[in-house]
Amino acid sequence: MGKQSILLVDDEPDILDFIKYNLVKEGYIVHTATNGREGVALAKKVLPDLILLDVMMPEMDGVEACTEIREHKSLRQSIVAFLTARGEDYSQIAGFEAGADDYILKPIKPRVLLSRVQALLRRKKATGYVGGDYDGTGLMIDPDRYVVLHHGKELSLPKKEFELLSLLASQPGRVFSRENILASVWGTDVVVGDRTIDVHIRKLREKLGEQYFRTVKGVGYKFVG
Amino acid sequence: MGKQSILLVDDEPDILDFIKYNLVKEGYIVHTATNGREGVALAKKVLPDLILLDVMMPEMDGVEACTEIREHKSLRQSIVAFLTARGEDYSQIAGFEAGADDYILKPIKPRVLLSRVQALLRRKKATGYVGGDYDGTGLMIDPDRYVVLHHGKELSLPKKEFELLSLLASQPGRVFSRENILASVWGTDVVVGDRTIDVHIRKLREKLGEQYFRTVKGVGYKFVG
DNA sequence: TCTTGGGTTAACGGCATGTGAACTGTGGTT
DNA sequence: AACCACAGTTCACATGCCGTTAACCCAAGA
Repeated sequence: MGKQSILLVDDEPDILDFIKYNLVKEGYIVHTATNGREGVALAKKVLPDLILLDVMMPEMDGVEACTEIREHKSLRQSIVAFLTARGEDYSQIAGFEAGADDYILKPIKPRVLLSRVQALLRRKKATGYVGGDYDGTGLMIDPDRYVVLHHGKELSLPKKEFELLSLLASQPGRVFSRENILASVWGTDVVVGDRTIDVHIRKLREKLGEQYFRTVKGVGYKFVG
Repeated sequence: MGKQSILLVDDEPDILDFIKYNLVKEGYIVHTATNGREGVALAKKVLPDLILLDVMMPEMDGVEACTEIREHKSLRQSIVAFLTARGEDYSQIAGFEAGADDYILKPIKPRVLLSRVQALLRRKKATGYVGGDYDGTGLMIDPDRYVVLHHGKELSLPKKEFELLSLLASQPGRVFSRENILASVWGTDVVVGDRTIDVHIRKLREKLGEQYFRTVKGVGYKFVG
């Protein structure tokens, strides 16, 4: 699979930069927001693998944000962890009630942060993106080797195609909007033309077969298992 | 939280084994039964987090089983999902009013199964309670996949029809004025002719049946549940 | 009977998507 | 440096679905 994406939400620019620096250095794609509302909005766009939420924030705090995130169907696959200062015990409880998967204590130590993040994402990888497992579709996606097994034949796809396929196939049946796809595969900042996604979809259809990819007009694309 | 438990009820041993294998591999505790009666009995014992019920079974079918389960206070917390074959005769599933939370179409694809199971359990974990997408009419609307399950059959509707249906069905019984509908589905700025809504309603009536949509003359339309 | 509101059908046309080819940049090879 | 292969994007044009409209019908009430 491609890099995994993390959404980092904290109102203090210093902390934001510090954490982002450490995560980027490890090869994660990091999106940032400075308050809960912004964070939730961005999350809906990029569908990150992991969301790190500061608890204390202006506008909308972490717990509220988490609640909203958990109510959003498309974000059910995302893992949520709180960043919480030592001694804010109540926040842990409220946090878990809101549906968080973990919490990480401030002050942040890079080593600790990374190992926790890795652990959380490993857990997701096990069930989330792709199991390297035959699933009856004749398709096997091997994120480690960047290779797709199609009815026993090994296909190596270019990066973008592979990532697009991985995204769609991560939740068969679910429709991904063009916006979602752009944000996940291309990134929020990159701007590409309207037809780019289509062309990549077409290449995948050529290589794997029409039957896997369904167009939902006006909405997006979905992978059918 | 410890491992989550799943009760799997299906009369075909092959399918049972196949699904069990995939769930166990992901770390779930899986109990199995081969007919509805057995399933209900076992459910009362183990109080599983999630119950997967095949619809077609000897002795006691999935719908009956689901009804019994829903009547049992100790099983209120359990999520129930049907396993239903694509295109299964509608009369068999007419009893969908039994209170299921979700449905999963056969043939089962491991990855689809897992992501759905994961989503359902995550939702349970987050809220402790799952309010089904189910509204007691034989209709289930799935905005994630942009499909409607109508008595066991998957229907994919065009965008406008889907949104109109979603709106009306969101509050069964409530009358939506034409003005309401226009504002919600088309947007406040867009101006369309008088007959446009009617035409869409008609298409929905064609596809789903007259009985769901009632005209309230001079006022608007409502969805009847 | 006239009016008002909704139902029905077919046909039109726009727009989202499909498609083939050209263009650009990059990395590797000789 | 010249060349090549390939990924990624864009462009121009084709296509077909979907949304809308228009014209007409029917029913109910004034």
